[in-house]
Amino acid sequence: MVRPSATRQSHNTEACRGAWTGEEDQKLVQAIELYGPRRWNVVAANAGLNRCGRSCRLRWLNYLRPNIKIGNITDQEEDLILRLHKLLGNRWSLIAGRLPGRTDNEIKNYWNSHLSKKIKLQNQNRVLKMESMHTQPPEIDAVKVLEDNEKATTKVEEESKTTRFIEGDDLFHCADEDPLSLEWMSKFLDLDESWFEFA
DNA sequence: AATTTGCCCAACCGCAGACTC
DNA sequence: GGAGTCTGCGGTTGGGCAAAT
Repeated sequence: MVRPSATRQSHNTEACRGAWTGEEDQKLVQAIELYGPRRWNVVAANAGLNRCGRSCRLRWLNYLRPNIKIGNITDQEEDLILRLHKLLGNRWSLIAGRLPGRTDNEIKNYWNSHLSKKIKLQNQNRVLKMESMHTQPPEIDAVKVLEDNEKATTKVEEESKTTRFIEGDDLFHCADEDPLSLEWMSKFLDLDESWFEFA
C-alpha cells in the first residue's frame, strides 16, 4: 500500500535531522510528561523542538525512557540474543522485548557489528573442521569454503523463519522486568533448543 | 604529524498495519 | 467503506572516532 501523502506528512525532512542535544532531550522529556509517550506528533508540536514525531519517539525509546540500559552487553545477554535470533530471526523488537532495558536499535546494531561476524567465523571454522575430517587433498578450495559458509548461514536463517511459533508479542514481554529474569529465559531457551534437536 | 581506512552506533527512511474521522 | 494520518518495525546511512599506514 503506497500512501505518498502520508509518508510526506510523517517525514517533515527539514524538522527531522541531526544529533540530539541535552537541551532538546530536556524539552522532549517535559513534553512527554505532559502529553504521554504515545501521541508523538502532539509531543513534537508542543515540545518547542524542530523535530518530527517519529524522531522524538526514537529518541525517547532508545535513550530517554526510564530503566534503559546503554552499552556493556553482558555475556549472558549476548548468549540470549544469539539464541533468540536463532528462534525469531531479525525480529529485533521481539528480541529486545525479552532483554530488560535493551532497545531493538541497540540489539540490531550489536548484532550487525559484533555477532554477525562472530557467527560467520564460527561457520567458517565449522566448515574447515569438516573439510579436514574428509579425505580430500589438504589444500582448501577457498571458493567452496565461502559457498559452504553461505549455505550454513542461509540454513540458520531458514530455520529461524520456520520456527517463529511464538504468537502474541505480549506473551512474555519483559522489557521492564528485573534483569534476573534472564535466567528463566535462558532455561526456557535451553528447553526449546533441545525440543528442536529432538524434533 | 597527516592522511587513510575501518568500525561503531545514532539517526533516518520506507513500508505496512492500525487507527481515526 | 475509504481516505488520510499515526505508529512501529527493520534496513540502511553517514558522522565521528580510533587504529593503521
